Amino acid sequence: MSDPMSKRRLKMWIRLLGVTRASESSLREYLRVQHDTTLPRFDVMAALYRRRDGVTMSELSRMLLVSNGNATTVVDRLEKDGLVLRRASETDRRTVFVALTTEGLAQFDIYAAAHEAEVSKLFAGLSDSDLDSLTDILKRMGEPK
Amino acid sequence: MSDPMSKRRLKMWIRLLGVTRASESSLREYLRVQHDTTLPRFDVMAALYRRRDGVTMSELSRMLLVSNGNATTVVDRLEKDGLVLRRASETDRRTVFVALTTEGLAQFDIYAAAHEAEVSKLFAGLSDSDLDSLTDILKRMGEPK
DNA sequence: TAAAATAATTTCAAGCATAAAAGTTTTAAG
DNA sequence: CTTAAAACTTTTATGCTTGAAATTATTTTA
Repeated sequence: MSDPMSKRRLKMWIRLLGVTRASESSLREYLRVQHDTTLPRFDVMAALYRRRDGVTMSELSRMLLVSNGNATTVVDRLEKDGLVLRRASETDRRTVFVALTTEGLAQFDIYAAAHEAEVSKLFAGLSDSDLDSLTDILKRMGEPK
Repeated sequence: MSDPMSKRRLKMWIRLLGVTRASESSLREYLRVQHDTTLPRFDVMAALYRRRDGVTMSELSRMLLVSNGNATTVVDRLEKDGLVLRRASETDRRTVFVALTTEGLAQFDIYAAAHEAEVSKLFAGLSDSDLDSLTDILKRMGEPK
């Protein structure tokens, strides 16, 4: 089971994890220092920004690949800060919709532009063809299973 | 600042994050169900496995890209379970070395083989040339800055 | 050498994250 | 109908993670 191929895949995974964690750290620091917010909060707001009319809690946690309980607590805090709003469904009393408030939307407009610029700076070293191959490979890594 | 290139880099980052998180989730679940351990514990043990003679707490947190405080608590728990051992430095009384115990070493031998196989299965879809390009690109992503 | 700056680690408070269990509500089966 | 199963969200218990403050030790410098 420990053929050369398996060793190569392991090395690649370790490298991938290293690059991702370092980039995440850097973005986390940027959001904290420049915008007084956190990555999880940003992620939730980004998801709600893409779906302006709101999503259910379950959809949200599926979109972000986090547990239901986790989504609950992050949304709790954002709600307390007036950035998102919960709204009960009228057809299914189990379901809760979450959406950005006007304030949350305005706030995220700012975050989004800043975040895009920061990411772009972080990966400035990647050429067009790098992005082509990388995207292609990542697509296939996500597909199977 | 929001040229097409910056948008492409952002999309790539989102995809990269998605793939990495999904893979991490899967490995976390595997370690929990099959080996009754966690990814942070595994990461610490892996670092100590590579440096059998021990590392300082600071080195450890730098290797894993986590905060000092975080390293402390994970090592605390591993020490309580008899898998790692702290040892004071004789030349610098501020410094603490950590290393795997005999039991920890034996334990990790098992984890390591299983983990490699699991990672290999997870990325079975990647060809040799995929690994070439990916490694090359990741190397350059890690270099700058 | 005394004071100040630097370094290594731990502690602390707060937030993030998970899995499992509990509480509602809806749907399906008999 | 009635009960069982499934679906949705929150709560709970525990562990992870961070940044900042505190503690102790070493090194620099004045």
